[in-house]
Parts: sequence; structure tokens; C-alpha cells
Amino acid sequence: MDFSKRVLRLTALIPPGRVSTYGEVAKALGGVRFSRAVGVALNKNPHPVKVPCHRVVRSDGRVGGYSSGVAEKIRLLAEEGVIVGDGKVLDFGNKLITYDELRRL
DNA sequence: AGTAAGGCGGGCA
DNA sequence: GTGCCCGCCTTAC
Repeated sequence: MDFSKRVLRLTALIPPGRVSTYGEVAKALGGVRFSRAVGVALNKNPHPVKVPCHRVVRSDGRVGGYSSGVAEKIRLLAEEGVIVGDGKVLDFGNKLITYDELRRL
């Protein structure tokens, strides 16, 4: 399976109202060293709705990028109850899905 | 095939 | 806590 497909498949598992990070997704794929490549894969964004790329943020709680613009990313998150304030996800620790949780989905 | 760029992370000052 | 710099892996030219 291509790397990017595995990224998309994992990302699709993140439930609404929760988020994960590029690093956590990377770890689930074998190691945090893949984190950058995860961003690249999501950037292709093949299925705008099927794959909730907007639920993947940076490891420090900052939002990170989005192919259709960060503002859009923030808006989509807000619709799901994830509020972004001052560039960071509020209540980050509780909304975050770690790599082992991802693996168990 | 070489190279540069990209939705990042971690470590150190 | 902040900022910088270096390393990493995958893709696109």
C-alpha cells in the first residue's frame, strides 16, 4: 500500500470533535520521522469529505496548514466543536487522539 | 537520476 | 516560554 494511502486511511478514522497530529499519525505508521511526509500526503487531499484532513494539527496544538486555507480548516473544526483560539486548539490534551488510540481503531 | 520543496518534530540556546 | 536550526521521508519537476 502506498504511503499516502495509509495516511489517508488512518486519518479517516479520526472521529468528529477530536483531533490528532501529524506526528501521532506518523508514529502509527512506524515513527515520528514520517511526520513531514504525512503533511505532504494530506496536502494532496484526494477526498475532501471522506478524509477529514482538517482534524490533523501540529504536535504543539497549533493548527498547521490546510490546502484550502487555514481559515477554512478552523471553520470546519469549529463546526465539530473543536474551537481554535489564538492559533491553537483549545483543550488540546483532551481532544487529542494518540498514535496507539489510532492503531486500535 | 538529481534536486528541491513541503499542512512537521525535536532539541538546544 | 520562544525562536532557530537541523534532520526526516515522500512527491513533483
